[in-house]
Amino acid sequence: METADLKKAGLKVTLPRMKILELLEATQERHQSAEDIYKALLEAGEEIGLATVYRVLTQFEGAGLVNRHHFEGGQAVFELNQGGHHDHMVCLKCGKVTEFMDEIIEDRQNKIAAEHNFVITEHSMILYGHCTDPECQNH
Amino acid sequence: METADLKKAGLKVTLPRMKILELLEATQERHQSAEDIYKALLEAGEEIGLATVYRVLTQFEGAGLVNRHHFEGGQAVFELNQGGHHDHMVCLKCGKVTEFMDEIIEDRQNKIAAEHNFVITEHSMILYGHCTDPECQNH
DNA sequence: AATCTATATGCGAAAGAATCTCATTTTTAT
DNA sequence: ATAAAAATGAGATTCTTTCGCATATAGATT
Repeated sequence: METADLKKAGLKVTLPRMKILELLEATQERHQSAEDIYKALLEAGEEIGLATVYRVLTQFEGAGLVNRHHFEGGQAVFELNQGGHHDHMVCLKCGKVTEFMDEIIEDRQNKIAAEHNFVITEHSMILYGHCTDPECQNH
Repeated sequence: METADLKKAGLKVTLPRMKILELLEATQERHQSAEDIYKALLEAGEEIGLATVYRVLTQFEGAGLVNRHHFEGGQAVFELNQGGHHDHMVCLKCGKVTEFMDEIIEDRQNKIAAEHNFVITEHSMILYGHCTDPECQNH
């Protein structure tokens, strides 16, 4: 099942690629940095180099299997691409990431771009703040 | 005039700070990286260290004099804060940055945050693509 | 199944952005 | 004019990501 995804993407089926894809599918942390993934694999006994993790994730991104986001705070995070586009809300306290999608906003974005004769290839919209957790609310 | 801004912000009036503020006010490139600013000052004969440029910009950001944005591609860019909030459209070809602001989007953002009991402290919305310039349009 | 070629991997080195350290200089208050 | 506090410059340092190259592996070919 995974191996089919890789072949479809024109990527050789290698151990590192399979392990990384499996991890992304299995984990409940949808948004992980390359280093998170590297460490998780290490703990699982898979000795895959950090450079390989970066390379594979970049290839996956190119193949449309994952999306990369640059939230505040250094590392980029990666998430499995499971179809629908969405935007993000990031809690600056606990780091929790919530996904959402709003047709009205998407429409307006396209309208605004059109008004400026601008062709959108991608967009990034991130709301930063404090999430619903009590610990995070009292500023 | 500038020195007043600095004092108001609780910052000592120093040569580097004045020169950087002047540059930000004078330039037509509203969005510049720390290094851009450093080089522009060098060319103008001002020998201000890169570390100082970073430090000053960070202080200006804290004082609300400038805003920092992380567009794609490495360096953060800084722009003079002249009041109104706005979002950005970035041409991936020529680098041109267009500012815009849409009440409907802002409203929806607040509504969505409220629905999730999320308190927004800031947000970043960037549209990437190709601008109106002919050279940039034929992808 | 054995072999071959292209591609992928791992490791350390390197690059790029931003911050830190610390000795020296400059501001501002006195 | 002087002293105390804060800012600067230069280089070292950190952190994330990429690169280079020798070795290993996948998938095609026999």
